[in-house]
Amino acid sequence: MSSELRSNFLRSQIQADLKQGNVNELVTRFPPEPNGYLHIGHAKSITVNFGLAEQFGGRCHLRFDDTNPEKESQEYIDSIQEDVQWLGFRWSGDVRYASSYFQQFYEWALHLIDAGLAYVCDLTVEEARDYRGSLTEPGRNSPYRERSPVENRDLFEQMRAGAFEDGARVLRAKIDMASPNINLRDPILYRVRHAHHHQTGDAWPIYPTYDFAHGQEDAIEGITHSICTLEFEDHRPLYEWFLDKLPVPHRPRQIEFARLNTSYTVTSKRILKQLVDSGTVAGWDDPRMPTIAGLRRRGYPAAAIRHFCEEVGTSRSDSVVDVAMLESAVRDHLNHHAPRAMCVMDPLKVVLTNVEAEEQLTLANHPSDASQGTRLVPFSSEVWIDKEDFREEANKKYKRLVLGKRVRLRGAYVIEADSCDHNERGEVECVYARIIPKTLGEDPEDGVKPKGVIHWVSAPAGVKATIRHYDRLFTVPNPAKSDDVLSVVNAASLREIHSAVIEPALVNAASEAVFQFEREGYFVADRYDHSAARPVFNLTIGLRDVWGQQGD
RNA sequence: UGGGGUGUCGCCAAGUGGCAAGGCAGCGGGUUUUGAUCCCGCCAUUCGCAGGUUCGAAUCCUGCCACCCCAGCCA
Repeated sequence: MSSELRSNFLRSQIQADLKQGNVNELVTRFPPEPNGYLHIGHAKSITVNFGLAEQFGGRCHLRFDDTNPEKESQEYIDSIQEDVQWLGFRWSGDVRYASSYFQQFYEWALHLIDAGLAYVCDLTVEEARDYRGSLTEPGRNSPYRERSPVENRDLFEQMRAGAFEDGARVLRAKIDMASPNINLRDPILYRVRHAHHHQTGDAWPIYPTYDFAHGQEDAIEGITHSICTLEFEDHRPLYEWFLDKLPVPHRPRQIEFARLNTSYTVTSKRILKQLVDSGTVAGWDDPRMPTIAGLRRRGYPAAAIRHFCEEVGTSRSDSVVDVAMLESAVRDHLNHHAPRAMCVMDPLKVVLTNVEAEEQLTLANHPSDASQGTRLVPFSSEVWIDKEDFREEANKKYKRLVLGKRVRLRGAYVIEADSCDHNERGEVECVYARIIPKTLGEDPEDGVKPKGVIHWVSAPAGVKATIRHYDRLFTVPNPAKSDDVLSVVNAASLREIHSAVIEPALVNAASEAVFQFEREGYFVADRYDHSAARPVFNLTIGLRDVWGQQGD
């Protein structure tokens, strides 16, 4: 394990287990149920499980916990595998399925029955709820609790054979209806469900519950540390009860950690679905969505997401991480890796009255990383600059182009504005300026330095592009707490402009390539919509902007 | 108020009896052909509260308080 990694209770525990010889090799697993798309919270779990295995030279399995077929589908299985791989992790061996172990689970259920530790119960859902008691009152024994092992075996075999209707009977563990831990009040092991399963087809009319499956899955796979979230803590005694009572080949151990919560973000499947169904967002991979697919389409690099998950740490205390921390990780990564380019969002023409021939300038792709190379940027007598970068007059704090003043065109010449035209509404329509000779890579010879630097694009060579500006999806830090989530959706979370102009080299941007548009932010060539014929870039994240916060 | 957890800076989070790491955010200043980056500095005499043990306590003990999870044939 590299020493720069922050210590946490998981690493300490694993280190101790390895040192004391409790385990020889760390084996973890990421066990999603394929019933939806993965989101940022899953990214944390993935980073924890795969990351730990990597750091300790162990292995991590990808296992689909597919014990409830009605909610699951192949579509989700595919997307989950794609997301895990995109995040940069590789699972050990083949993808695993809980459903591969159904026969073993069935035999183990018979084992419990024969040992008098499980029984078939005919109580209805409502009756069972009543018999379960409450948080403060003990439950009562089911009238079917004392059926003989022989009768239970017969009934359970009939359940398996498909003799009963959905919900007619269940198999329950015989533990303790008075346990203060409700999970131990004769939990259900199997339910009758005549449902088609995406992996096992129609082979099974009964399906095991999470509790009866998970620990045994871990045991079969030789998982040493079964890491899950805090809400399963109360299930641990049950997890261990099964391992105690069954002839399992291995003894895994469950350890819980606090799930990741991020401010201004919602990860509830119900709400995410609501956003999609209401048309609030364009789909599960809308760049505003906290899904892995959404973050990806937004241009958030996998490495930045992983780094963020590592940075926030892993503990057992409930917390809400400021989403600014995720954004910071994204900016940090992109600052180092994204090539620079220029894009004018709101074009204003500048005529350079003393420029005649067009020339090709060679600009560095990155200000401090020469290995990223250079590119050709055409410079002409007419260039576009952003409307925000010109004022007829301004105070000293304004570091852009002003009539009678100078500014540097990024990577090109210093220019001085002489005059401008207005349209019928009085708006500036065109600026006339001159380049100061010999200022390519040099300060003006007369010693009058420009106030600032602005980005630009050659008017004849620039290409129109669609730019999608994204902002936070919600206006409040904890949207899930709102009665009506849709009412706290940020109406301005997407602003699409079609009149932006990009430098020509950008037309050939590869799908999903992220650039820093200088002085604007990081933008990604849309995974699906971008093409040379119709360039489309999504705002990944803006640059930090002290000026923008202060105003002028 | 049954059981299980958690409380260290605005937000995360190390720390496991010997002078309270780090990151994010924020605030100053410097560099800069991105108002970015980068660099420098500031930012918890105090660890939910109250007692106690100890030469010494965020760390040990006792008692409180607050918040989270559990009563699916979901996971």
